[in-house]
Amino acid sequence: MGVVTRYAPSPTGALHICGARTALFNWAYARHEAGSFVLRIEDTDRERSTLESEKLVLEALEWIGLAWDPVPGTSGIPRQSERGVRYREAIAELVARGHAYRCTCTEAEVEGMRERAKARGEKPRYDRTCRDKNIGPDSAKPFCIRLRVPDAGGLTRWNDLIAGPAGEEASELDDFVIARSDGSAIYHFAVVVDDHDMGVSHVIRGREHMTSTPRQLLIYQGLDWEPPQFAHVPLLVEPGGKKLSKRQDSVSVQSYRDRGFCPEAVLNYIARLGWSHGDLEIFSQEDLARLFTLAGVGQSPSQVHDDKLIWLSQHYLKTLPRERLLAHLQRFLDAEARRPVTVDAALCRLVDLLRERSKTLVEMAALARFYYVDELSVDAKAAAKFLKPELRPRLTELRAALESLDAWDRAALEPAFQKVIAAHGVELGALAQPVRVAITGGTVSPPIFETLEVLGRERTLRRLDAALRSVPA
RNA sequence: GACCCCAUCGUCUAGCCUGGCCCAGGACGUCGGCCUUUCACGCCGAUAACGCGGGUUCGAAUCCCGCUGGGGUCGCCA
Repeated sequence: MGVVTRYAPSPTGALHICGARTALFNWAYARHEAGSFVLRIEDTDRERSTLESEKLVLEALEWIGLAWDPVPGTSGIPRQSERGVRYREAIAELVARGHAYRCTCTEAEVEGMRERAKARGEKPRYDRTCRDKNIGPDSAKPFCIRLRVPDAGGLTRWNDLIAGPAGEEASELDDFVIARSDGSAIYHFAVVVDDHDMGVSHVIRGREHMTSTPRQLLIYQGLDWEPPQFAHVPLLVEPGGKKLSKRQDSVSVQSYRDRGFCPEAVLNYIARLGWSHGDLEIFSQEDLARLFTLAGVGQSPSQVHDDKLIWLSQHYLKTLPRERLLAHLQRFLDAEARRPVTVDAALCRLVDLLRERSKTLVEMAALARFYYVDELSVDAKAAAKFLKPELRPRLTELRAALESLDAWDRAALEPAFQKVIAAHGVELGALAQPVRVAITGGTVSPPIFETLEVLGRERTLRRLDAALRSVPA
């Protein structure tokens, strides 16, 4: 029996960075141990679970490159909503074994017990009223089912693969509900049955689940099942220090994608949140599969900041194979142009020039704008500063020189510029900058000769003419 | 409130288990410089942390205790 890890999202919204990171750790651990990584949809909350969310989550997982293995005997991804029968069966068994009992206390009554316990300065919990009443299945009053927490010999401690020795005394535990009055299973119970049935060997999840582990352990014990290994990953927190809110869309995988971060950068970023491997910073997916260990996961919560993500983004923009970069960039090109943009050889060249000048794909698409746009809109401030009347002669001379050039490459372009600046006794910048504004519409672009080359002679001349026309005489 | 957990530069972190190599290393950020036709890239340099107080020890970021601060969990939600 090899390693089996799982990621079990509840489809109630987009995949957030915390979920993505949990999924990544599960994925990486499984890959590292040559095991399998499976998915499960926890959609027992019918109110909040939607198919759209589910699609969103799976899409996000695919986008960051985490492929899951299909679960045998299912359509690939089991969903809790389809496993009700199995849960009931397991609940019945637990009752039959005497490890669970029926409870007819109403929610209001239980609420009262909790209030009273709290008033006494104790942990709010159920007072075990029905524990020994031996209520049968034919009870007239509606009943839920509670686990009978053993007084002694309860297995509530475990050696966490990340947190170390953990757990609490059984005496601290409540006789918690495992099945609602309608017979359906509570999340904690369903999870145990699912993990067992799916053969999950390692449960790697967020620290917020740590306190519920003893209860799950008790269920394993009651059912006489061997529990999996547990590994609880420290939380991801907001810059303030609070737990990251699930509702914060700014940290959804989708929003990172929309902001122009490539999946390689996002994956690398979340990998380094709570995990490290010596002094290394750059990790490809293959690196992670090869190097990931639970021992490399730290103990303290990590704040989510954009700084390093932006740096990683820049790094991947610089180093990604061209094909991949272009594939990521296409949608941003289309969005910026408001039409499908064809990436021809010149645009390819431009993209290469833009690689080390862009922090995100959004920025890259914007910087390339001058190339794929027909009607260039020139930035007013730039024009006011660089397209002044006194520059007319220089620009006019340059235009003429460019028009008569035999070739359109750097070797031909540079002498043409040199001639003009020599005639006027100015630095190259004094000519290059106005030209840049005229042909790109702004003050920022790749080096002037390359920019000219990319744009081509015809469009360059046309834009110079337009600029000349707009300069007051 | 009860139970549990965490604590190294502004941020991500190495080191902690197996005390000395750590007057604490890397990365991001920030600042300065070099390069330079704009913007960047690149290169060089600087900045900045062991929360506090007690122990133990020849010696503590590392072990122990306390404090402080922060967080998580306490549902017939997932």
